[in-house]
Amino acid sequence: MSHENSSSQDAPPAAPARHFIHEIIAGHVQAGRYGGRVGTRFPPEPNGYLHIGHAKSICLNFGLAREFGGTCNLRMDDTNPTREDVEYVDSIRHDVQWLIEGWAEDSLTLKKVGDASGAGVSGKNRGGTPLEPFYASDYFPQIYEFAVELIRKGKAYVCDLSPEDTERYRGSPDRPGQDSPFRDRSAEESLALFQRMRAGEFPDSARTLRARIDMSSPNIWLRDPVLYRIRHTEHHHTGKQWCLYPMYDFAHCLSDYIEGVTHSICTLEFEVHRPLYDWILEALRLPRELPRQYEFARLNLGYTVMSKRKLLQLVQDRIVTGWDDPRMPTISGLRRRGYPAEAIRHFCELIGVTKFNGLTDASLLEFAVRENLNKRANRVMAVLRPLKVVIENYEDSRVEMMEAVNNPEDPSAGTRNVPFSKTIYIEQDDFMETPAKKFYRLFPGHEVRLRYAYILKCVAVEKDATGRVVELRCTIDPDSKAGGATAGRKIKATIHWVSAAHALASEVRLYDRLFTVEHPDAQAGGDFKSFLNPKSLEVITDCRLESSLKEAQPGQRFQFERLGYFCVDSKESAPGKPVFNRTATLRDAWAKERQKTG
RNA sequence: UGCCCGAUGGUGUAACGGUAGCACAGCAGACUCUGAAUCUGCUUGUCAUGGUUCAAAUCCAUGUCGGGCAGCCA
Repeated sequence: MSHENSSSQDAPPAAPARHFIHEIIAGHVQAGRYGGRVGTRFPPEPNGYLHIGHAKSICLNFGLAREFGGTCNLRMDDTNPTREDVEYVDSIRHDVQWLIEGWAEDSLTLKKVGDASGAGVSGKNRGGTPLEPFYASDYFPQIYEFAVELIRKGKAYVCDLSPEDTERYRGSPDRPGQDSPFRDRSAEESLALFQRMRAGEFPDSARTLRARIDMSSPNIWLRDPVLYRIRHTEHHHTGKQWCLYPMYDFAHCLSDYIEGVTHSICTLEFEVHRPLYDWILEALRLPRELPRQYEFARLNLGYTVMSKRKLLQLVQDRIVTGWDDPRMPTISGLRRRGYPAEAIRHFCELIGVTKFNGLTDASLLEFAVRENLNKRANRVMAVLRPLKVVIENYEDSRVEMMEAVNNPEDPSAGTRNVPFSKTIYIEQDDFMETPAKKFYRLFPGHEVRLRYAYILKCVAVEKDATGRVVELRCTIDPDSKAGGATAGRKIKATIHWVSAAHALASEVRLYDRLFTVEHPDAQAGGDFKSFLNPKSLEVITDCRLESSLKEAQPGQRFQFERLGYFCVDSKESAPGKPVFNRTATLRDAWAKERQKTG
């Protein structure tokens, strides 16, 4: 964001994390495996938006490529046309680009539009040629030829079993499967049938191509897994060219090989697929050194859900406003919420990479964003829930400009002038008619400091018919502003304020965690949606903001002093009428104190 | 009752046979024109039982607990 300080640019570069995959790769590089080259890939299926769990994988794959001077291919893993869409490929491209911008762009490898060879163009060599992500579907012709090769070698056969029978013959984890009656089909016959499958002669699911491995293997994925299935469905990238689509297991290892990937990093649930990954590549007797698969634990974050299925449900059921709702753990949601890419990357660094399936504390993400924004976000005064204050000993028409520091963490951010006048707004929370224990803000007869202005004393309280406090009558110590005779007086509390006449009325959205329980998908017998937090969004429409905020641009981030970090909503703000999203609250010792004392 | 993987404070992670450390969270204090930030201090841990070894979080065995695998999904 160009409006923010540059101080974040000189933050010390985080040392690359050491973890088991890092060690494996470092070992390979040292031993000269793959000619010392490192090639990774990030292979999302374009059937949903990317989330913070994908960010972990992106940071891992791009981080490794970056550190070892290698490449990381962005590849659409699009082998199932029935659930994929270009809307998703566009969002994925954008999110990946945004996340790695200024960090690992040089490692990002794309390809020339229309090129299906698997050859990439990495960031360093990017010219004017239009580029696009890799697509597994670009390799359908090659993958088809590999399948033919497997049939010729007697390692695959066409099977006529129905989906139901295929399942039946597969057996179960503790019971071996049975050979398909078509298992002994000759290579010639399988070849002919496979060609007819491709020609569209058979309806969906009528036949499959299967690997001939071992129906009694303890590993279910080795029980003659399906390699190809018939789907008379148009594909978002290849159109109507195919009615035959490869399965993940067949397409993935081959795509890796075609692209020259060396280290194929995926999540734990694919661990049992690794023998199949290796089997396919080895069965083909390929000339080049083979890629290998390594698995790590996916991210689980407290108070949210991470599966694309569940996130999609939240979108479809209108529980959130879309994939980019600021409450969503999606990259686009976090971005709209105000999370800088750098903060997300730092979070991914903090959580580490292991094979342990844990649940990461939501407070770690909050820590990452606070730490980042504390250094880069300009301070500003904003009153979310206004309480009118009239200063009795201040002239009616007088307006003073008070000099305020933009960012105490960054002197280069400079200062600004904030107008002060007789009638101001303060935060309702900063006043208590009868002060609670340890409350040292404003109450009748008591003094607080107005940030960058005078010491203020409450002399009277005005209420409406219902007894609600609607206005405070106060006086100031006229010598107490900066440089004044009594400026040095020690006052326990400093509160923020906004001049009523100059204030910008604005809408602010307060976001809280989406769920009320830390692990919504692990609740016994519970539908995760029954644990939604009804207070995950609070819209406040009559906030009074410092006038300088009138020019705030979409995406710009601020610290509202004493309240938290806020970001101008990029969708619903209008020129001169910014809408703010709360990214995170500030730590709040008083809130804790209040909770303790009840 | 099959196969694969895992287990270190509340949470996440380090220690690669030789002093269990870091971060977050929590607690207490200092400082403060943000009850923020910053600084200081503190609490809390090797799943269990055996074995190998001068020495085990680390190696071995058994058990316990947790996760994954039976899509023509990825």
